[in-house]
Amino acid sequence: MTYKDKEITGCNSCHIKFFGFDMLNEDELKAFKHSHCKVEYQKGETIIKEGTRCSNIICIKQGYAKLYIKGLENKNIIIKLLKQGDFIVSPGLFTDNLNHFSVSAITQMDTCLISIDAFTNAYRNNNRFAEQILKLNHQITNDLYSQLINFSHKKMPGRVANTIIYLAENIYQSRKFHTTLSRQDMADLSSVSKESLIRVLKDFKEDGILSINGNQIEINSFKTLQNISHVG
Amino acid sequence: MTYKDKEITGCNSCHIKFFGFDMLNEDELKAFKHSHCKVEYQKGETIIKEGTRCSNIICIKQGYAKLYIKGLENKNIIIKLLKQGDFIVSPGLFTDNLNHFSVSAITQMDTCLISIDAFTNAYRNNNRFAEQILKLNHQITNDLYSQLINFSHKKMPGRVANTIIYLAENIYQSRKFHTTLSRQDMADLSSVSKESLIRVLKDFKEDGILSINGNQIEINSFKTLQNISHVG
DNA sequence: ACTAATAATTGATAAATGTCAACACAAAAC
DNA sequence: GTTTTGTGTTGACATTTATCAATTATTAGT
Repeated sequence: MTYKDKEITGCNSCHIKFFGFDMLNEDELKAFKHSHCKVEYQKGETIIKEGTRCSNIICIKQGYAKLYIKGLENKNIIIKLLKQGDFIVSPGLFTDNLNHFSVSAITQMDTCLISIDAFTNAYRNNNRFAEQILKLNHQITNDLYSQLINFSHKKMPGRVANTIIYLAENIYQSRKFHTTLSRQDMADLSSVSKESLIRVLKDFKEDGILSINGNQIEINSFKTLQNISHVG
Repeated sequence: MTYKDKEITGCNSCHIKFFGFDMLNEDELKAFKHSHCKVEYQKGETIIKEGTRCSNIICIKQGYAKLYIKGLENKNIIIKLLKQGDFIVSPGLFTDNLNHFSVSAITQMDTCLISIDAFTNAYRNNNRFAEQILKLNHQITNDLYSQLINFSHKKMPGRVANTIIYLAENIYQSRKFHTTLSRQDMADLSSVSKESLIRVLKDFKEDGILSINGNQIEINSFKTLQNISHVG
């Protein structure tokens, strides 16, 4: 094994770290590499469509995507955003083999698709890898619990504050960021109507908590925002 | 191995089937049996308390429990009910080792507690078992997605209809059932206030969709209920 | 059986939030 | 450069829903 090979953590010699992939052995990595497809997506393109058969694990090398489910009356709920280093295992795996959510690009994206078979084999034969995957799943479950609390107990300002904090802390990793999300997207992330989202954002701006200029957002008072989010 | 041993699927010679436990080999079953504690709970008792360390897998041999998370302002969200044959793996496993939800008995219960260590070992060494556990986790994730749609897009009648259908189909397995859930519990399951739940139930009763007598509920028009649930 | 405590119910009210319509603005197409 | 199309914004309004207070059942304790 050359030094270069050691740095590979899954797909096509890219040097992005994917959680748990460091547990894979040489053969498994080879299988991953062998099955992989390098695919580029443009902003707005659908990567996974809810209801289709799931055949790949999607690894994100570059760019941002939204993961969302279809709700009622053509409304969507954005479960989360995905960025470099994230990978998506459809919860259809080992159940009905269908995708239970859609994923679409919100920026230009570089991805690496790994076949479900290679992934399944690694999961079955490598218990340290399997442990990481379960760990990941448990985190997803915990996140969904928080989401349930957000959506059922918090009022609009709390939910929107939550979304802004999520974008700053988890996604853009800066309190000043430019987003490619539309207002509708941010509304779908907060479970409010587009109009309500805009109004809450306006309130935050008038209160000096945020500076907003189109899609450029800056958090001026993180503490206040956090407080609004916690109290609901 | 005697014939009797063959029928054991996990805890203390009880003949309850637990999903995935049939994948366990003799040694693993022995380890499960060795670590197990047979515990009886009374209605109202707390089995798992959110925030505590998770040290057991809880297998339900008899009775019903509610699994819930603490939300804001002392309000709870009941994620689901548990019954005979269900077992609970805390999503703290492999992450922070803490319980992220509480579980309490809503009837007298017989349970069997298996140590996390025995479970973890089986998960690590038995890939067929691990596969079933991931499968279970994926189902949990999918259920939470549905829950999110229920809570964010459906209005009260839709959410309550959903709860009644859930109780009839998944829990009591009959369109006529007696529940030990309080009105507050049913409200927490539907993400509405107790008063609102009562009003919606009253409407359903007046419309002839349900017959209600205290905690005795009968679904008269399943189709209507289903329709209310789907439309939201 | 009587009292206390808890749970269920009802009505009135206020708060939260979605919907609709109109309009502004920006990007894309011609 | 003008039209078209999509997105963002605002205001008025109706609906949904929680909250509060009061009342009635029900259950548990003595």
